Amino acid sequence: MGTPSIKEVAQRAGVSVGTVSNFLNRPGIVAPETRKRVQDSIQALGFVRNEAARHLRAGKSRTVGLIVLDVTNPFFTDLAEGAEALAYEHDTVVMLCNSKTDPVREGHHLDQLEQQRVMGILITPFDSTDPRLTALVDRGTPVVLVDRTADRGLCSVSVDDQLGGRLAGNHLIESGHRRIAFIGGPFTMQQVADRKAGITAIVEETGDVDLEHYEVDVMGVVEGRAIGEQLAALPARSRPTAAFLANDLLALGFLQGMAVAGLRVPRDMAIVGYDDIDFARAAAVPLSSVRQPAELLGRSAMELLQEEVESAERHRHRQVIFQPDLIVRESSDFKRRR
Amino acid sequence: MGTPSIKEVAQRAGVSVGTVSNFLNRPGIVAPETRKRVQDSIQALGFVRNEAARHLRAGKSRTVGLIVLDVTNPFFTDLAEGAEALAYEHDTVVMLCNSKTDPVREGHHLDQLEQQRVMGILITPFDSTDPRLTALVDRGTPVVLVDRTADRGLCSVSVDDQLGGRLAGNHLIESGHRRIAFIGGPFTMQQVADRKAGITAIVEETGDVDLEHYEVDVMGVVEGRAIGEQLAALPARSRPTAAFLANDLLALGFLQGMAVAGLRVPRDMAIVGYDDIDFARAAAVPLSSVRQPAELLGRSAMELLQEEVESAERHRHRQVIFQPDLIVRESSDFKRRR
DNA sequence: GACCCCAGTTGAATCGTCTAAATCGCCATG
DNA sequence: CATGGCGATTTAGACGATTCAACTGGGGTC
Repeated sequence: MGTPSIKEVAQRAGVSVGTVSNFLNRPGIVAPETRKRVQDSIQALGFVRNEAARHLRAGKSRTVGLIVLDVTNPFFTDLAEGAEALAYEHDTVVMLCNSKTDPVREGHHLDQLEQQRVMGILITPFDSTDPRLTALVDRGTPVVLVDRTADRGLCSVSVDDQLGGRLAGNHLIESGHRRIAFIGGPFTMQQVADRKAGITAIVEETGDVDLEHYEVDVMGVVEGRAIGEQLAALPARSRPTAAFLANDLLALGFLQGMAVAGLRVPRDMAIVGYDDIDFARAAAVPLSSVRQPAELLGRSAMELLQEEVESAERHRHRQVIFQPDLIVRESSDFKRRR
Repeated sequence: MGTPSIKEVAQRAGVSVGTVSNFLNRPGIVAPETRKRVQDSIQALGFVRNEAARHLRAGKSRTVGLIVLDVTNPFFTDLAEGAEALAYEHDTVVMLCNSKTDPVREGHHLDQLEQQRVMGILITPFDSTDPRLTALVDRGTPVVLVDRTADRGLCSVSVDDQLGGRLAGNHLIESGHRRIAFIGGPFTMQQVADRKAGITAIVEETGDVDLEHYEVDVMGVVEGRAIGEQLAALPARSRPTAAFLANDLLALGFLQGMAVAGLRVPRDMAIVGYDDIDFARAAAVPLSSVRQPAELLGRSAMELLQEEVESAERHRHRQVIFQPDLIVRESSDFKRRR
């Protein structure tokens, strides 16, 4: 009936189960002629290995969980791509989970993954100080934080968000802007706070520049557009001439808000986003953006995890930090005379 | 060392493993006092059920694979949402896999899922006639096609794409348009062909309406923008006054192309897209679009799967087809005088 | 007092695969 | 001919949870 097991394969081939197992795992030690018989038997029966049994026996799984905040955000899928690529080389499987920035969903996924005894978990957590995470590690499931910097207790890979904010700010200031809006949120999210800190720092170093903050609950297109319309409604005199937005979805919405209000980008309003998603390049006015090495991030996270799994006991947690790049496109490419 | 097993829980609680198992699966038959002892033991040891062992013993898994063509497309994540919601109610887990429209990746995922002996697979296949799919079913893994109509051999849930094309066409014709462009591609994809057939049918029924076809290789923002600029460059006299695009990404790009060329939407060009993704509503000019009940689609697919798993032998494959809705927004909301 | 009933509990068998140790032939060597 | 060695194969447990038949002990019934 159901899928045949190794036992039935053995029977049909006239060998013992041990030999079939050897064929599967160490084909070298099986005699060529036997090898052929087993191979034929597998073919004929349509045998497929039972991963659950292997896993139970081996005591460790060959799948890795990856929990991201938003699968529809291309940044995260690029990240997943990088993680999967490395996983593929090591013959492991990535299980992609979408927390949708919801701690409850996140918790549910963590539970499921732990029950499955996954090899490890890569996660962009809602709250990187969540005690669940360290508890998980204590019980034996390695965890690597992605796009978040951990303190000593965990491994992490992240991008220097302060530097990102600084790059964006520096570019806008050098282009002559003296009144700049920072838009993002919630400010409690580490990423957002860091980007804000970065631009704030360079603004203060420069002096003679105004920085205004606008906070949103969710960083989506809709919210960006709303803020855009709000700013566009101000008299030109009291309106920022440039905006730095904490992600590209927000920036795209903001750009649309400008278009609706009839403001020209970049002449009336320069815009810089964050993440450099594909949409950014294809926007009505191609969007300047701070690029994060998403794929590399995913790949590195997987590397750290594998390292942790292999070295087990004498593993030292590491925090890897990458540098972002500023990609200048039309949306901010306009020199303003002072 | 590792995670404690049911055995250690039993030992600490001074009961047998059978009792612990009963506690976990049929708490009702365990004496209240014993129940408490077991509960405490589980707490103290941080016991977590081993899904692999359960699975092996039970002979069937509690996870379902969902393979989609593109996780970054909100249509598919909405679909996944629907599937997950129902799965959650039945205490099963959805494993999301991204084939990225690549048959090789798709095959790899199918292999992995079969090895894991998943309860079943929901898939938007690259090619719905792929013999792998029926082979999978023959070997005992139920498969339900999503967003594709299967022939008798499989269950499927899909949306009536011809009707979708018809709705869009009808709306544009009723608004007074007599020269309409259909844009999409490749025309060999079943979905695209059906949408085209739908609008073609109503155009022919009406008479006195011109329908032009433009084929693209990939339905992305960039391609839409290119076609938009191409059409905008035509003299007004010989230019369609309305465009129906086979997906929203294409439509968004097309809209940008209009904006760049200085054409007004909907006055100079009415636009209707397909899928009604969130972006559509938030676009510079909110986009009319044919909405597919993505979440319902996912939910129904999961329902069919569960039905198939439960009724096993005497299961009859079913093909469920939903109706799309036309959502009219500003991009096509303009009555043209004849 | 013999009997049965019942709630609660136990212990062994089982799922499919892997591995370490044991066994089997067979050949070469002395 | 006995011994040893070697390659190929088999055997016999695990791994952790579940299930089910068997058991226990206390109470009620006749």
